[in-house]
Amino acid sequence: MVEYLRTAFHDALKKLGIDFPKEEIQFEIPKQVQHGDFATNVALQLARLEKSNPREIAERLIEALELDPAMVSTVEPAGPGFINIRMNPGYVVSRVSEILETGEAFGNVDTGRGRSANVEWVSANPTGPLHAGHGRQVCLGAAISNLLEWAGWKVTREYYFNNAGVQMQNLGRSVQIRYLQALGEEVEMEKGLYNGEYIKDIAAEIKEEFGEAKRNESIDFFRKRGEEWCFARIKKTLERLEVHHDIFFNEDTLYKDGKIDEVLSLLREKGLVYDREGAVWFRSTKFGAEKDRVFVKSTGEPTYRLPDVAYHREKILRGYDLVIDIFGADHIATIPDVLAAVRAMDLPTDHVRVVIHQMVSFVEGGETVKMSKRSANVYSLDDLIDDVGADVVKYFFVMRAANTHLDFDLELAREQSEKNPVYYLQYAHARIASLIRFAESEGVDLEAAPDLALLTHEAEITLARKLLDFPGVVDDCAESLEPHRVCNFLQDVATAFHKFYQECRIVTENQALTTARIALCRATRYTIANGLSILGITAPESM
RNA sequence: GCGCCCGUAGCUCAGGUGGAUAGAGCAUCUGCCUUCUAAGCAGAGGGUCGUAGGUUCGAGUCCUACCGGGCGCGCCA
Repeated sequence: MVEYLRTAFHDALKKLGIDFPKEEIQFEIPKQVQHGDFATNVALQLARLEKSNPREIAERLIEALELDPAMVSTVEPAGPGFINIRMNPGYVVSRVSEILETGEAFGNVDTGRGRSANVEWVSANPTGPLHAGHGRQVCLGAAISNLLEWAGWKVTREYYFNNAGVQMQNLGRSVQIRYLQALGEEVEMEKGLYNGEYIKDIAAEIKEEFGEAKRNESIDFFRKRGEEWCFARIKKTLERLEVHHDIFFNEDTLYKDGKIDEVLSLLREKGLVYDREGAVWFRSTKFGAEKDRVFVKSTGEPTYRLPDVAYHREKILRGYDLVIDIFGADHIATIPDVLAAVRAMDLPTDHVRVVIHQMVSFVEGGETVKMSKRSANVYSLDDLIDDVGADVVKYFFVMRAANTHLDFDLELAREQSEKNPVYYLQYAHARIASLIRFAESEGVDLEAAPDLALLTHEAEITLARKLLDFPGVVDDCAESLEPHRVCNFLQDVATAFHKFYQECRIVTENQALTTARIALCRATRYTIANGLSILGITAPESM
C-alpha cells in the first residue's frame, strides 16, 4: 500500500523535475482520523531544499499525481503542507479477502528473505532454578525469535550454558555440604555459597540414591549432580512456557575443544593481552574502555569474559547473517569488551545486535518485592507461573518496552477479569469463535464467497483498516526487535472488534450481509490468533 | 565520582526514523444486558510530557547542563 503511494509520489516528483530519493518519502498513519488514512510530509521536507512554500509544493504535487481512483478516494493538502490521503473504503474492505486467503500465515513478511539469524537468550547459570525476574528475558527472547521468523528469517534459538567456572564449583560445594549435613555431619554452610532450599533437595536425592556411599566423594561429583538437576529444572520451566531452544551450547566445550587457548594466542599475537601480577589482561583501554580487564586470573582460570569472547567468536564463525544477544542490564558492561575482542580477531560484528532489558520489580499491594539471586527463598519463575498462569506471564513480560524498568503488578496479573489486559485479547478471540459457532448453528454457509462491498459501516471499515496494518507491524517490530508493539497493536485490534460487535449485529436475516460480517470476523480471528502466537499466548475458543 | 537506561494523567505505561488538538489500561464517577459471550460498549473528570536553556517552519521525540530513580564500574557471572 505504502509502496504503491511511494511509487506514485516519486513519479509525480519526477514530473515536476524534483529529484528526491524514493525511500525517503515518508508516509505515516495520522493520529486524527480526519487526516485520512495516510499522510506525507514530503512537501515540508522539500520546502527546505527547494526554498519555497511547502503548501504550494503540496498543491503542485497533488496536481501531478496519478492515482487509481478505485483505491484512493481523496488527496488533499492540509495544515502547513501535509498531504492527506484517504483510501476508498470499498477498496480497504475488499482487501479483507487477502487476510482470509493467507489465514494462519497472515502477517508474514519477507524482509528476512530466508537469511539466517541466531538468537541467544536465557543463558542463566545452571546454579539454581530460574527466578521470577528471569521471566522477562525468557519471554522477550522467545517473542523476538518468533517475530524474526514471521519476518522471514531462518532462526536458530540458542542457550549459552555457563557450566564452567567458580560458580559451578560453589554449587558443587554447596550440595556437598548439604549432603554431609543430611548424613549427620557437623559441617557449616560457608559464606558465598548457594543457600536455596533446592540445594537440600539435590542433596536429598543423592542420599536417596547412594545412601552414605558418597561421604568421601570429591566436589566434582556433587557439581555434576547439581548441574544436571538445575539443567533439568530450567528446561522444565522453559517447557511450561513453551520456550524451546535448538542449541544448548555448553561453556565447557570451549575448554575441551581448545577454543579458549586459541583466542588467547590470537590476541597475544596482536599484542592485545599481557601478563601482570600473575594474571593475563586484555587491553580494553585500546578500545575505549576505562580500564583493562582480566581475562585469566592468577589462579589460571579464565574470568567469564574470555569464554564469552570465545563463544561469540564461535557464533560469528558459524556465519549467521544476524546475531542477537539478549542481556539483562546488569550485564551491559561486558558487551563492549567482548565485541572489541572479537573485532580484534578480524571478525565482523556489524551484524551483532544486543537487546538490553532493564530489571523487573514485582509489586504487590503497592509494595515492591525485591528479588535477590542468592538469598535462601527465591520467588522462582515456576512460582510465578503457578501464581498467575503462563499466558499472563508471557504477556506481562513482553508488553512493555525492554529498555524500561518493568513493574510487574502481581495483583493485576492474578486478576482473572476484565481488569487484566491479557483477557481483553483472549476474550475478543473467544467471542469470535463463539460467534462463528452460533452462525453455523443458524445455518450460515461459511464457505460462501462474501460480498465484502457490503461492509460499509464505519466500525467495519475501521476494523478492516486496522487488520491490514498487521504485516507492517510485524515488519517494524522485527526490525526494531520490539515485541511490545505487537501487544499494543493487538489491543487496538480487540478494541476495534468489540466496537464493531457492539454496533453491528452480525448474524441476521440478511444472508449476504451476515456472510460478509462473518468474513470480517474470521479475518479478525486470524489476526488476533497470529499475533498471540508471536507472543506464545493461547487463543481460546471459549472463556 | 564515571558509564548505560529511565522520568508523560492519582498508579502502570504507549507515543516508527522530529509533525497537525499528547493517548491507553487501572483507579474514580455516569449511562447501556427480553436480542450473536457485559471478561464488552459509550461518556466524564484528571497533564506546565522532571527543570532550565538550545537546534528549526515545527520538539514528548534531537543537543547541552542540572534534578530525581534504576543498573553497572570484581582476578563473581
